[in-house]
Amino acid sequence: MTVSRALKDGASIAPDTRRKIMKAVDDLGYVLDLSAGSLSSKRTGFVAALIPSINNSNFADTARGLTEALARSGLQLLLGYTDYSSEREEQLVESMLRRRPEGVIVTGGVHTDRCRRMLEQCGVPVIETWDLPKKPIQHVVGFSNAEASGKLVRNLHGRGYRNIAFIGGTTNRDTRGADRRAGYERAVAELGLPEPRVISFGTPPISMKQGGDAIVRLIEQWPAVDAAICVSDLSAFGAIMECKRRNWDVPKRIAIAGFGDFEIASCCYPSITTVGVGCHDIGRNAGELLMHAIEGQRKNKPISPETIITDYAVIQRESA
Amino acid sequence: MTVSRALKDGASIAPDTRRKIMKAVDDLGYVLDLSAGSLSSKRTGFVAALIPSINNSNFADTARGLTEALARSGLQLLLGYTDYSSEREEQLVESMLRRRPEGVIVTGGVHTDRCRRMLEQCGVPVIETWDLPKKPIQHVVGFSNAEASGKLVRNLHGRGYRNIAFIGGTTNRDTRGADRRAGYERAVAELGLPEPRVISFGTPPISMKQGGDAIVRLIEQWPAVDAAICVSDLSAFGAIMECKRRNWDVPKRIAIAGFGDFEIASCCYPSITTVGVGCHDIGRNAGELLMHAIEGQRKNKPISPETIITDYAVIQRESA
DNA sequence: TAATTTTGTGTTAGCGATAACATAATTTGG
DNA sequence: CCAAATTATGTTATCGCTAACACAAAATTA
Repeated sequence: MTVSRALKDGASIAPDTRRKIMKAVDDLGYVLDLSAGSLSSKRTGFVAALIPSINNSNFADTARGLTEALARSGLQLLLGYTDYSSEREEQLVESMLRRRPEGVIVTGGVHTDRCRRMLEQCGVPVIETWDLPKKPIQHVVGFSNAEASGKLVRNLHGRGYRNIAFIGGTTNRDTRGADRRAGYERAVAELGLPEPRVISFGTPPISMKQGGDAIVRLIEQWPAVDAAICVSDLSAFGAIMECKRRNWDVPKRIAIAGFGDFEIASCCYPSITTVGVGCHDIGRNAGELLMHAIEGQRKNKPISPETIITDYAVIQRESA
Repeated sequence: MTVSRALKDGASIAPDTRRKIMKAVDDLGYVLDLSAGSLSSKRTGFVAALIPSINNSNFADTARGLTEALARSGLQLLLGYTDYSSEREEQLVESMLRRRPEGVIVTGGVHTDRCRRMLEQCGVPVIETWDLPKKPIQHVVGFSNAEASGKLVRNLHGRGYRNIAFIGGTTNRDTRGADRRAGYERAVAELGLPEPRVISFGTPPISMKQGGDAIVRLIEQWPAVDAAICVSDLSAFGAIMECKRRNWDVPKRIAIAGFGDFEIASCCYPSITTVGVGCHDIGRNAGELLMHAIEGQRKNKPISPETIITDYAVIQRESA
C-alpha cells in the first residue's frame, strides 16, 4: 500500500520512504500495472476515439486537439479508425467498451443499430463529432456539412459561376460527403441553377487520383460546366493537377473548390478555394466537453446533453 | 464460469445454455470487462505502436499494415504518436507498458536511455522499424535511410545532374531525415561532386510550405544548383509548387526529388521523382514478426532477435 | 450393462492494484 | 508535558474475470 501511494503523487508519504521505494522500483525495473489498478479504482484513465481514417489530416488534427485537451486531466486517447465503415465502427465500439473507456468519441451521427444501443447503454459520456445528427446519442461537437457546402455554392454563385458541378464518392459510406452533396443539391435548387451535375467515383477514402479522373469525366459529360466542388481538398487537388496536365486553366476554364482546408489547399498552385472547418477546434472542444462530462460522471452528477456547433468559413483562394 | 466460457469461442458449452446466456447478455446490455480478464489471464490482447506523427501517410500506411497483420491473431493495435520527440516517446512507452502490451513497436532506433532500458526490460517482444539501428534492442524491420538517399543521389548523378542540393529539417529530431541527409553528403563526396549544399528549415514535422520557402532560399544562395533532394515528398511538393508559381521550370531550371512516395508524388504535376519505401510492407512484416515473437513468448520459447530489411527503390518521374 | 471417454458445468483461488478503514508515529498547541 | 490534530504506514476486502481442477451428465465403447 505504501508503494502504491509512493507511485502516486499527492499522497502523504515520508520523503525518505518514497526515496527508498523509488530506488527499489528502479532496481527492479518495476512498472505499475494499470489494468489491476483500474479494476480496483474503476478508472481506466483513457478515452476511446473513433475516426474514419488516420491518413487524413483533418481527422488527424481533430485527434491532436483531443489529445491535447485530454492530456490536461491525465487521460490518454485510444484511437481507432473505422475505414468509413459502420460495421467496423460497431466492432471497434464493442472492443473499445470492453476495455472500459471513461468516455467515447465517434465521428458522425450514423451508426448501426447495435452500435447505437451499445453507445446509449455504455454508461459513460459519448460525443458525436464532425456532424449535427438529427437524433444525437448524447453530446455533439460539429457543424452541418450540408450547410457548409451550400455556403460554398452560394459563394461561387455570388462570384458569377452558374454551372456548378459536384464531385464526390459513390457510396454513402462517407456520410459527411453525402451531406455535402445534399447541401450542394439543395443550394443549386434554391438558386435556380441548372440541375445538379454530379460525378461520382469510387468508395472513400477518396483519393487524389480519383479527383483527376472525375474532372476529366465531368468536362467530357458537361462541357459547359464552369465550376466544380469536390468533396474534399484531396480530390480537388487531384482535379487541379489533371487540369494543369491538360492545359485547362484553373479557374478560367473551370473553377475548382475543395472542402476541409487541408495543408495542400494553401500550398498548391493555384491555391485551393475551400471551406475551412476548425478540425483542431472540434477536437479541443470535444475533449473539453468530455472532460467536463467525465467529471460530472465521477461525482455522480451527470451533465445534460450538450451540442456545440463549431465554426466554418469559405476560404477564397486562387482556384475558384 | 459458464458465462465466461459462453462468451469465448472454442469452449465446450451446450448450445442451449449458450443461447440462454446470450439472451441474458443481450437483455442486460452486459459487456465483458477485459481489464479484469487480462489481469487474470495475463493476456491483454493488444500491442503498442509508436509512430512520429499520425498525419503522415507513410506512417499511416505502416499502421494499416500492422493492424491488418495483427488482426489475424486477434490483437488490437494501440497507437501513440511521439511528435518526433524522444521525450514524448519515453513518456508514451512508460504509459503504454503500464497497460501491459503483448508487444511494442517503435519507429526508429534512437531513444532516450531510460526509454531504451524500459524496452529492454519490459519482457515482451520489441521491434524497431523504419531504420537499421546500429545497436538494435531486439527485432528490426526497416531499411537504411542513408543508403536509400545515396541511391537517389547516384540516380540523379547518372542522369547528368552535377550540382545537387539537399533540403531538410534543422534539428536531429527526425533521425530518419538526418540519416537521409548524411547519406546525401556521403554520396556527394564519393561522386566527387561540389561540396554539399544543404538548406535547413524548421523542426519536423516538415511542412509543404517550408519546402517552398527552402527552394527559394536555395536558388538565391546557390543559383548554379541544378537539382534538389527534399527530405520528404511533402516538402518536395511545396518546393515544386513554389517553382511553378515563380515560373521556374521543373525539372529544367531545377530538378526536385522527394522521399517516401506519398500519394501526392504520383498525382502532382509534374509528378515527383522519389524513393518508394514499402511503408505498408514495413507494417505487415513487423506485424507478422511480432505475432511470431508473441507466439514464442507464450510458449516460453522466445525467438532470437531478427532483422528484416525491407525494399526501397528510386521511382523516376517527371520532376527529376 | 458396466467401464470408459467425452462433454458440460461448478468450485476455488488468485491476478495486482486500490478503497476504506485502522493503527502507529509525529507534530502542534494550550 | 500531555491531549488533540496531523501525517505516515499497515490491514483487509474487493474489483471482474479466468486458470486449474473437480465433478456430474451424456455419449461411446467393450
